[in-house]
Amino acid sequence: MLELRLVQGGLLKKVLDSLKDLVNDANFDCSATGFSLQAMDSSHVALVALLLRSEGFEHYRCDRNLSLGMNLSNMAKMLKCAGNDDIVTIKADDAADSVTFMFESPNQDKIADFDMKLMDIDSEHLGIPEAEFQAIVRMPSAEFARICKDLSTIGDTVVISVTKEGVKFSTRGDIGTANIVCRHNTSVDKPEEATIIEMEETVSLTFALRYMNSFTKATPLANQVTISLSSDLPVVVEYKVAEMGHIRFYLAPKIEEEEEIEAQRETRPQVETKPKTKPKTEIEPPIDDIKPKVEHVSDIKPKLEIKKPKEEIEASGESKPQVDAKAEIEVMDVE
Amino acid sequence: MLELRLVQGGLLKKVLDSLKDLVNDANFDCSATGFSLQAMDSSHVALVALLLRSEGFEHYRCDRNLSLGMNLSNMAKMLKCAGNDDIVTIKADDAADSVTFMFESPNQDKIADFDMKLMDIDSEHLGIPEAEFQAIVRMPSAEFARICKDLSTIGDTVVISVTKEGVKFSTRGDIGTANIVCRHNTSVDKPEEATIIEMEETVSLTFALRYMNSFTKATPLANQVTISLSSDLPVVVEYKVAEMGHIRFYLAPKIEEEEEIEAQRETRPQVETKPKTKPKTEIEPPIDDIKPKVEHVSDIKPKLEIKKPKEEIEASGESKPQVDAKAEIEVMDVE
DNA sequence: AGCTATCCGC
DNA sequence: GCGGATAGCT
Repeated sequence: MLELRLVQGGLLKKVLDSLKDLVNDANFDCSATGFSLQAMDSSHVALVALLLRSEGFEHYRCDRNLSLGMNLSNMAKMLKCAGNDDIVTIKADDAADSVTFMFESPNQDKIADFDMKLMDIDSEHLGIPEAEFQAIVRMPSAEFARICKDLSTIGDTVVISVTKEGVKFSTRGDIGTANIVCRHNTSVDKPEEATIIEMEETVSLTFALRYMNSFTKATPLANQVTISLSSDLPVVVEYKVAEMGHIRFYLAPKIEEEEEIEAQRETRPQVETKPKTKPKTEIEPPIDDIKPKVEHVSDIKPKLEIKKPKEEIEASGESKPQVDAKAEIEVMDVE
Repeated sequence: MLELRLVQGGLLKKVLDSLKDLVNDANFDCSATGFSLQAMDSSHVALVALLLRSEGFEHYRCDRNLSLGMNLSNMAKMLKCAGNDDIVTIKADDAADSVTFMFESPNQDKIADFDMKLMDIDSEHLGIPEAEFQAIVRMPSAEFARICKDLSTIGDTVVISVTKEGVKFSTRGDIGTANIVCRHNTSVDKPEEATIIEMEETVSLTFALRYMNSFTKATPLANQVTISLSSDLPVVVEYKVAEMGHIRFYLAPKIEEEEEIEAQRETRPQVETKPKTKPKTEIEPPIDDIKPKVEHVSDIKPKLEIKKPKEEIEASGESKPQVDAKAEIEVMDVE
């Protein structure tokens, strides 16, 4: 028996709006500690992780762990039927073949219940490796969204470079080039307008703007976004979900053009590059082709056997993405 | 060396949005007095003239006259990346093979620079003949835009008729006819809502709505639009660009349909119609076919030899389109 | 690429 | 309730 009651229905609507463009179907994993989801996007290039801790709910009851397979676009449709101020209750029994969404208007005049069939979804529940980041940028989420949108009118990829002074977003396309620099700035009146650069080491990584623009669908959730970068690791783009948890997007960097790959190999010959032949389970060759050398989330293919810890939901701190990621991966390549 | 600094970046965005649908590529001519552009639309039926006087810029430096060939749609894309309150700087060196747009956010936290390759464009820089107009209508630009849009759902052309009492916009199509009359009206509280008719002589001219609807893309630039009409001359549709200059669209009238011509001949047999045979240099027969008898801008074909004065940018008054047009044409028909 | 229809925010 | 923006269609 699962029963969660959330006072701010609008939050859940925004969460689903952030997810539904990236992921079609996914399992919501409910345990005593919270409500979470992890899924790769439909082309298996990006990964999204949602966490809503039980403490964030007005009422939270989860007798045993349940994995609710939902079509996110259908779930989003149902949640759209809730008013932004409605109290939302989610119910499922242990059979877990359907889920009920109940919406109560603030004055209790309207009570709606929506029932949705659940689906069996092959669990792609993946542990996410811990990592230290060379640089963490915190900036207004709307500004980041605007930059990604603007740059994608010029080019397909963005180079994100962090120095102590600021973060630079660059692109290049047929019509010209663009560079946008945002300076470290904590002096603004409102903390939500600050841009904060925490940097151990300068870092410069390239990403597909297409995915960045999907991630920024989460912008309505939070005033600020955190972008955590390390060479050869997926970037983590994180939005807080008010007092409850977060939504995190992971995207592997592209490696630079051929010449630069060669240069890298020369300076760091010990790097083990991924073989060009790819398993049939990989759906999206163009991106995988130019993936960096180390294992990271986008290397995890759905068919891999994963040891899935039952207590994967962490309840710990929110400040640094890397400390949150407690789940362990045990990847066995099927090839 | 060219360097212009404009405080209100939003203005330039609007200017480009007004131009880009009508003209693909054009030369921006920069001289000490200002920044201007003249171009025919891609089907050589309409003409657009932009003037931004140097006094309107926060900083204006132009060491020698430069003609910057730009793809307007690409330029518009880049300018869209500027915030409406950003300070925009445009730079080009004398080699003029590329141009840089720099955007600074009001608080200086974000600095972006966009570089765009320039193109070599055959100069179609055309002098525009002076003219006295029989009627000048000044009315709210949004109202004019609405009328053109509405009428184009009924018919393809609009007849604009001016009498002392007001201006009438009429169309006729398969589904019926429409007439919209706007009366002279200076009694409204707000001057931007006034409709002012200055008329020497009644005039009634027919235009293709397709072009009128392109012109009204400039509506966001100004609350009011000025429509200047004379028999057998192109209409001038003018929008002011706040404190800086203007954008003017020129469109030759169509002559009426065959039956109406016949009717006219009966009542006014002295009317001299243009011979049906046309010179080979005419590019766009459908419109030229039904052109009135006198020479006007849409008769100016790119191949004609045009005496192009170097000081084509006028710095004079804004109130009457005809007094601004100082450039001299010397048209030598190539036939 | 331009336009229309729908949805969302003000 | 209106205007703007976006997504999908032609």
